[in-house]
Amino acid sequence: MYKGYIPEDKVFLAVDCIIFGFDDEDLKVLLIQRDFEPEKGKWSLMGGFLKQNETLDDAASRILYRLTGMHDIYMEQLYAFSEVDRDPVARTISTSYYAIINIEKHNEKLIESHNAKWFSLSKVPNLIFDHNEMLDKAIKRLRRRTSINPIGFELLPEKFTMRQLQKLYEAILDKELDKRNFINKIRSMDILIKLNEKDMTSSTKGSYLHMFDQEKYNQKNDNDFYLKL
Amino acid sequence: MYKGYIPEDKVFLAVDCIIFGFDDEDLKVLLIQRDFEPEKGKWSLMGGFLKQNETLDDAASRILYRLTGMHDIYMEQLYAFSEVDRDPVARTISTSYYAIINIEKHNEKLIESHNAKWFSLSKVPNLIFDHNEMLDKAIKRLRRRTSINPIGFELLPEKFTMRQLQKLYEAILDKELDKRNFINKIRSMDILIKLNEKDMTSSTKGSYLHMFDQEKYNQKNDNDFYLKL
DNA sequence: TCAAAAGTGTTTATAATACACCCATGG
DNA sequence: CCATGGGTGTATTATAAACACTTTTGA
Repeated sequence: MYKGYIPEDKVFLAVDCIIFGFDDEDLKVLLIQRDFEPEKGKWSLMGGFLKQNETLDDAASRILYRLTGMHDIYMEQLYAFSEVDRDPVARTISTSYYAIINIEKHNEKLIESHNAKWFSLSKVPNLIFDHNEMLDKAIKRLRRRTSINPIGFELLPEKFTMRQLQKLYEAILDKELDKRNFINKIRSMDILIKLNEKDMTSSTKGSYLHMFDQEKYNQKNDNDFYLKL
Repeated sequence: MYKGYIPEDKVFLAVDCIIFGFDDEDLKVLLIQRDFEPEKGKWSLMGGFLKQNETLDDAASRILYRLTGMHDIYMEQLYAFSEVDRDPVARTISTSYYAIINIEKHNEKLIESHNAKWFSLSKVPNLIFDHNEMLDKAIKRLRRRTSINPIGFELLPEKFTMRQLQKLYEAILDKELDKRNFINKIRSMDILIKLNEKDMTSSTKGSYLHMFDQEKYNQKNDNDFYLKL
């Protein structure tokens, strides 16, 4: 990591990624167990250093790809953390990004090779440095963002049931929602396609599958999606 | 500025400040005219480089103080801009902050000595680099923020009339508001003290002055202030 | 036949909007 | 006495919240 000589006035630039996924029950975050000092063995966000010819966005994409094998992940810059002693080894400013991915699509082997593991938000351990703070900020941002933009779909499989969608929102917002009110609100956004296909795994009756309608979504304004839930 | 030798792999860290003020009519932003190359003569946000032993917040405070002579200014980190060629001289990543100040309290002489000037938002010229983009982002953030937190008071004198407050919100949101509805909403927040004192400058009848009630504000949750205007 | 989840509408409460007249004073 | 901006309340509409029963089918 911080190999070789560290000049006195050097400030390192890092990017750390808060990666969210959803497994039909819980909102989860992908963490790696450090196999190097300092803080070896402790859990941490996936991160890396900025390269000379890339933007922060590029760096975040690269880091996300390295861990998940996925391209074109939804992500957003969160905040630049700059406490002078936040990293005990060297002055490092870390710009955090949060990303949300379909938990089924990531590359299991890559994750294993990085000693990474999914943690339910309620079971996140103490992380290195200020990474818990980063995670908290990401959760807050995700909550606000999903109230304004229907980005939650990024976390679901292509075809999903209303029940799954509701559980996702409940997990993000950490509160229970009324089934009927929820469906009415989602329907009023008018960006879902109801398929003639049922998911039979969750009940005997089966529940209709839906898809996100990207086209309809593109035709609307952001403001059309404000959902008070 | 970028004096001396610039090593190949050096990334400079800057902070740029979007400084908002309000003059009873328009929302304004404080810009400086560069007296150095590159882009000498062009308008720009006030900025500076991060020092070794300060946080980004520290740097923003320092820059704000240098230009306005004011301490304890309301400010918020906005976004880190990192396009590789955003600054033609050297690779520079700039973390932007926006600040809101009481336009009456700043130090005129300091501003003059920096070739700085207040611009109405509708009259902002082309700025250097990506500074227009920074400003746009700041305006959007300010709009959202003032809908959620009553930070707008930072822009007003200690004692202000309801009319001033309304004009401020109209300037921030760039739309006209109904006088009666506005006052009802503000009142429902219950964080103003109505004084037994009138401002006689604006009309023959005079209008009551109000103060922000910091104590009551502190006792409430952030959620209590969501105002759909 | 029953357990378990899916599906569906209406009523009530709250919040947002639209809207018009009188008041006080200095000139 | 009148022009100017200040101050006030109610009716209507839109949105959010609360709420319970029927349907389906595999075990």
